[in-house]
Amino acid sequence: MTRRDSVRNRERLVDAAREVFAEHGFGATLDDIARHAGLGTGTAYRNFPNKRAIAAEVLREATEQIAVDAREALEVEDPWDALVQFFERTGARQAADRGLYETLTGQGDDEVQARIWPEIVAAVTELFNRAYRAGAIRPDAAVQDIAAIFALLGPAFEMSRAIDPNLWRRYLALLLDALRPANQPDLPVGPPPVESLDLILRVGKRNL
Amino acid sequence: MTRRDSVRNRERLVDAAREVFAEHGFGATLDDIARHAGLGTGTAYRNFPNKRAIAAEVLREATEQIAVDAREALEVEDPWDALVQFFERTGARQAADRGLYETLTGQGDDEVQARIWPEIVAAVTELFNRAYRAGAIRPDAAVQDIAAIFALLGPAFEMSRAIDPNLWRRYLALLLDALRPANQPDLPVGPPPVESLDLILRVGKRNL
DNA sequence: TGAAAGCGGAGACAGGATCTCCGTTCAGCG
DNA sequence: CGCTGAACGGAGATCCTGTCTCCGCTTTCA
Repeated sequence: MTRRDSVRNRERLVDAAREVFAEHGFGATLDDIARHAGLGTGTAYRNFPNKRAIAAEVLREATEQIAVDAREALEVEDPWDALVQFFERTGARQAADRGLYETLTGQGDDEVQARIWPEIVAAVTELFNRAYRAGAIRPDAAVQDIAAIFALLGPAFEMSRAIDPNLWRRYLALLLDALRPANQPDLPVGPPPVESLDLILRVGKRNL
Repeated sequence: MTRRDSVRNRERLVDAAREVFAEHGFGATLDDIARHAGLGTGTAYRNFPNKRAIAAEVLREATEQIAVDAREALEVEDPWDALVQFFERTGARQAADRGLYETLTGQGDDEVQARIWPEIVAAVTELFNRAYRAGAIRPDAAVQDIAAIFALLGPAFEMSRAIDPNLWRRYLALLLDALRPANQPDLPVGPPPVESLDLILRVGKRNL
């Protein structure tokens, strides 16, 4: 039989991990998390074999929410609105959760990212294609640009954390404006090849 | 009298540092640089007291070029073209030089950044104001957005290094399109306060 | 040609993070 | 209650990584 305090402590640990990872990203140490939970390091390591394990636990639900966002967006009838809704929701999550942002951009746990990736890519492709066919997107844009836009938003999320929680919406709006059909000249360089999708989302990964 | 091999080695070291910092950023170790120069670590430390010193040497000229870009842009008569030219030139430098990019975004040597900053800010402000007064920029934009755009371009530079050296131009073009006056609705959030300029350029700085 | 300057790179040192160990505490059964 | 083993806490062992030093060996050049 498991002691009541033990299960309670496990929960506290997970809660603390959620908060600490959201605020500081994966740079945070397990000691930080234990401290934040009001517990000792030993307790943390009795409940989880290592840092990755607790991170995986916290991230599973967060990444799954992204997939949910994508599915829900697919139900919006107007193709452009659907795309915007996806950006909006997913952006909000990443702005609020640095750990999530790091995972999605490949700076976090590769395994978690690998598991959730295919589903998100499929949904986003669908989202993009619908809007593109409807003429809601400039003709010289490509799906890869959606991934790229998320990469570009990274710094905007950081700014949001430092300056104003809503600031990222300003730059999302700017980028979305740019995605719309326009009388601007064609983009000067073609989109990155589709195969480079994972590279795009891995930007910033230390790659000595 | 200094031995001939000694001065030659110093040059090799500086050249190696330039290349290594450009490619790997400041994460590179002095050992990496010495190796790349075909020399031993000891030699590196006999010529420079520490890593910062050699980095400062390499960066002085690079950062000064940015200021030159800004001054030259001010000489272009069309206000919008002037702004574009500055983005284009400075972007090219940062895309090619990761160390430079890190310095400008506050992830590198603070001192170098601090020295060059005021001049760049002044020139860019002038550049922006001219274009704004000429109506070449959407009315809800602000100078701070220029700094923000450079921050957003960071991931684009990384992509360029990983995928195609020209790729960043695509996203610069996208962002510049968005800056132009348009019939789009107003941006949903105001610009960050002017005082937060340094925060914007410090995005990504580890701030535990 | 020999002495002084320079070289090289193993390893001392420092900082920081992960994880372990064991004396102490306390939940919960009898 | 009182006992007992599961759970706790946190100091510190361990590992990793990067900076910098030290000193036996090599090279330059008067």
